[in-house]
Amino acid sequence: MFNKETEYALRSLVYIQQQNDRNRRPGIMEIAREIEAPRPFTAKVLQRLVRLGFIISVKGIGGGFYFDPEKPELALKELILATEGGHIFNGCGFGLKQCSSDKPCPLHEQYAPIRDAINKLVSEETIQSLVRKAALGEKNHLVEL
Amino acid sequence: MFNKETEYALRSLVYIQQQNDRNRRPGIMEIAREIEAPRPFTAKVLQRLVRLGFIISVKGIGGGFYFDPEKPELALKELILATEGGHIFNGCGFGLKQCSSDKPCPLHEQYAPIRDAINKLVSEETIQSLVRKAALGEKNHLVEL
DNA sequence: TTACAAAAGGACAAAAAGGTCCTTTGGTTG
DNA sequence: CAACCAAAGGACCTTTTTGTCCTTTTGTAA
Repeated sequence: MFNKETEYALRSLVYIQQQNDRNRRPGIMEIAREIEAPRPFTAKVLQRLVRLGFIISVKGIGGGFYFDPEKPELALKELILATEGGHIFNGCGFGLKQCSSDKPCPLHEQYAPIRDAINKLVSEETIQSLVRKAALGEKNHLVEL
Repeated sequence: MFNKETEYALRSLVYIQQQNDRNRRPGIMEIAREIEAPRPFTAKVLQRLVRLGFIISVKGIGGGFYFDPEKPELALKELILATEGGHIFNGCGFGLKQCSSDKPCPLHEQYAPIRDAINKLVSEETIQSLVRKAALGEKNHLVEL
């Protein structure tokens, strides 16, 4: 569904938030290992997330990545828009010619509720809400990222 | 949502069926022009669709592509499975680690109905049903592929 | 039955995605 | 303030996707 960059970004951010909650600021090595992604590529992805202002990085001994606790929670939609644009949220999703409510493609009516559901999901869920859900599930040995 | 091959395949097949309904068998040049796709690449995509048995090709003068009228309608899901595999239909769609009802990822519950809706849509809709919808819409100058 | 139109096929090319490596920069801490 | 650790950054490589071009094959119809 998403490209690798978005996928690694999602997993990295969830892991960072989880560690922040334990008063830790994980570094690239640790993050890449835990989310099972290639280290150098993870570094590049994290770099972009810092430039986008989603997380803060600290260099030097004991450095690492963390969320600004002052900021509001990060909706999945914000992240996805930044890493792969809005193509998932607009258009008919079937690659047919430009499709809108004026000029619907043959699948427009049936696809609209699906697109709306995706939009609702990624707008309501945040990195932090995922962390809370994962924490709940962990107690029952059920949920894993 | 889909890769270019799937997209061109979808559009080509709809166009071919539309022309078949008018007792015509369009060739590569015509198809590529009408669906606004690069000719050589369209040729390659059509070649694959023939090998997959979705359509029949005729060489020589007056040649072109057509659906076997004896065959049942072609569900979008069959096409998509052939051109890009089942990754859209399985998995949690969020690129998180292996996710199933045993070991759900934090988004599993919310995403499941979306995945099911997509599955239902592409299982029920066929190339031919899209053609019928497009024909209906055309009368009202509304639908365009 | 042969000429030719049109698809098939294979080799190649460009662009984008995904990934690696090495050097530079800049905080942190002793 | 000096040393060092870890992130930043840039150059480069690989693979996949997308796209092109040219030759071969084959079916059709005059």
